[in-house]
Amino acid sequence: MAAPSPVPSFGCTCARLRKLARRVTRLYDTHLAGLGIKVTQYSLLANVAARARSVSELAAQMDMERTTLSRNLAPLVVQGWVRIDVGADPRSRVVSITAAGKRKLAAALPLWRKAQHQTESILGSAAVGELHRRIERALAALPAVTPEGKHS
Amino acid sequence: MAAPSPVPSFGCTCARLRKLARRVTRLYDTHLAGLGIKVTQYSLLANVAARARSVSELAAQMDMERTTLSRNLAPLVVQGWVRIDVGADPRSRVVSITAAGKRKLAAALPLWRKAQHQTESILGSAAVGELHRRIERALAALPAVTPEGKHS
DNA sequence: GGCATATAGGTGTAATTACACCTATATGCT
DNA sequence: AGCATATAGGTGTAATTACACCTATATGCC
Repeated sequence: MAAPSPVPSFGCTCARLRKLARRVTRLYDTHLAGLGIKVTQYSLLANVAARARSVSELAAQMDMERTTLSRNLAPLVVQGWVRIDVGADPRSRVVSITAAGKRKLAAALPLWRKAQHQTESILGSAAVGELHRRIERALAALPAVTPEGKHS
Repeated sequence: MAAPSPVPSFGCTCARLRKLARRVTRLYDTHLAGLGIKVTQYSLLANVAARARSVSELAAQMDMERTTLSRNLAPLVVQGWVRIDVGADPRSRVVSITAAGKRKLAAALPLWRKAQHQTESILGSAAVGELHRRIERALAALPAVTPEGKHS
């Protein structure tokens, strides 16, 4: 009778994913460090740049808790890269990129590209493509962020 | 001449990885919530349970900044699940699991298993296996956490 | 119009992550 | 022994993440 697996979390999908996310984030942040912007902020800025949106729409797009997004927007607003204005519905807030934000995004683009290219050169383009496909498939199947409350 | 890609970060490996990590973490945390433990803590506890180790060894094992691990250990120590003692070298600290930590880990195991099984049932075992392989390959190739300083 | 409810968003609290910089102790060279 | 340096670890600060709970406004029903 084989002993039960002693340390089950080593087979944990979540732990593996988080481990890789930590490592990859450090790689991207190293490239962007000179500009004083992190990859998380770059990502958010790029999403805002694509189209001005309400906080909730943006949160759904990024698959982030609305309150998390709220917190993450704060430093971008402080830096003057993003504006938050009252929307047509006065309860809503529209998030949009500023001129300074566009400049920052343009400046960061080549550095992001270097990070992305380095990733692809280390892992191989085919492996990165396959990883992306696996991630997309998982995102399509897994339950997204709950809009409000867990289920009741 | 095709216009340049308007929103490059949508092809960002880092952003995709983080997005999936957020979603998967929420799924695992939902299962573990009743026990007052998060998947990150479960993971760390399982790693400590496997073998008592110094802070630096544990950080390398988990591919985490040493200071991050230090912070992450704090709530486990407060809960009494983990102890930190001075090592043979008085500069070092040995992290070990307590009896209460072992009990907590045992109690959390079936909940973790449910989360893992749900993940596999949603994505398919084959897809999860393939995802794990991709992640392992990426971890093997990408530069690990810098032990101290960036390069100089 | 007036109230119940639903919707949009923020705050309090806490954990996770990491860089810059600090202390303390060991180790090596002379 | 004495000092330079390397190693082990923590603190300050700040961003990322999310749950519980709060306010404010719109919407629907009477």
